[in-house]
Amino acid sequence: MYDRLLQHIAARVRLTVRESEECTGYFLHRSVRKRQYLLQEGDVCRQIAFVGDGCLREFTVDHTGTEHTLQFAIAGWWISDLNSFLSGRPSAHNIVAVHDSSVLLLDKEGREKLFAAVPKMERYFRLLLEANHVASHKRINETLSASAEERYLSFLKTYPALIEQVPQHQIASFLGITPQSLSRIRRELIHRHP
Amino acid sequence: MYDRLLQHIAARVRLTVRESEECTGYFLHRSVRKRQYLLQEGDVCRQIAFVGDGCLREFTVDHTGTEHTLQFAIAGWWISDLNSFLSGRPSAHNIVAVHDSSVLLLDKEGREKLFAAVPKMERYFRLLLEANHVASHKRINETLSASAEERYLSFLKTYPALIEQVPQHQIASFLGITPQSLSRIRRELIHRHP
DNA sequence: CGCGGGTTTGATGATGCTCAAGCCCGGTGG
DNA sequence: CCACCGGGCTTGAGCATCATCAAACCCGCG
Repeated sequence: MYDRLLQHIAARVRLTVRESEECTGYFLHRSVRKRQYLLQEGDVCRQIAFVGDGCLREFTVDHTGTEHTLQFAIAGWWISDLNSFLSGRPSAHNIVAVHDSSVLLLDKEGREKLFAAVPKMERYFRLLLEANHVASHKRINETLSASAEERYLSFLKTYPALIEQVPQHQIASFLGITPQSLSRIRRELIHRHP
Repeated sequence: MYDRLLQHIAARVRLTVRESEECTGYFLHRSVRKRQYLLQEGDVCRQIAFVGDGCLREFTVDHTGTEHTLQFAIAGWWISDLNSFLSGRPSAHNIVAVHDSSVLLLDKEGREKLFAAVPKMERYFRLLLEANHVASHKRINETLSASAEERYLSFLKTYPALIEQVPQHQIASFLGITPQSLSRIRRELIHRHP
């Protein structure tokens, strides 16, 4: 269970065996069944989650009741509402399991202790956040410059693992279009391509 | 010149006087005249920039020649194309001075040396990136869920300092709309409000 | 079976874009 | 001092894209 996390860390910083063992103690394992919430709007996000297995989704609900997907997270990804986690204020986001999943949770106190005990983990998180920043900028740039069809094609290329794991209407809500529009885009693509 | 940087750092991590002095050595001061480029599409982004004074803008140009603004940076902000900086590959972004500006530049090697010499700076950058992640998610959520008018109002609230510093068509390119649409939105707002 | 969620399809409409022209204003040169 | 120029902002008319509303379809599951 912790293997995937240690592997993920090892790909970014070099820990000794002792440090690796130290690390895992700060994490709490938890299983999340399909449709179960890890975070509900209105609650404070107390932990950040490393996905060991399965698939989670972070989304908001607007005043009309429509969902908007901020992020998917499959095995080897992190997910949380960092805004609420850092500020301690109630979250406006939801995090829910798309499939049965298992996650490793790290709370604020645990993370600070972890940084103190294994300073290299500070670097690990910095590297994570840098990669995240790059991905966010890419996504923002695409929403500014690309059509819905182009964004869908880019999604297919960037997250091939997701297309089979999440229902189409959730992909639509990630792309910022309605399920109907995505359906039509796909029809059009199939019609034009073999 | 370095005061603002040290102030910015001090607000996030506690450095000794010795550490503060150590820090500044890794930065290179540079003035950038209005319309001058700090980074041009096709070049590799060799440094990240802390804005001491003035205002810079990061944007891409799509295949039709239209500009899309990813970010503005005024005094006390950082700006760079992190993707190119980290990967060493040519950038697809441009960074240009909106007004005469002065920046402090930090290159990759300097940053690594800085982390080695002053480990707390690793934490400083992690904290920066966390705040950045929160802001990016907020922006993504808004493009998914809010109308052009709502995004404009949110922009006014979030970046009041910018509205007087940057021309309107650049704000439009940040919001993901045409200058014409922004003009109409403003007219509508003025018409409805005193 | 029949129910229910997800996807598809069609008809219609709103939002924001394109193209085109006019306006405002500050800067420049005669 | 003023005429002219150019960039940015505004306005208008027509259009494209995507949303909305509504209904049909598909398929797994109780």
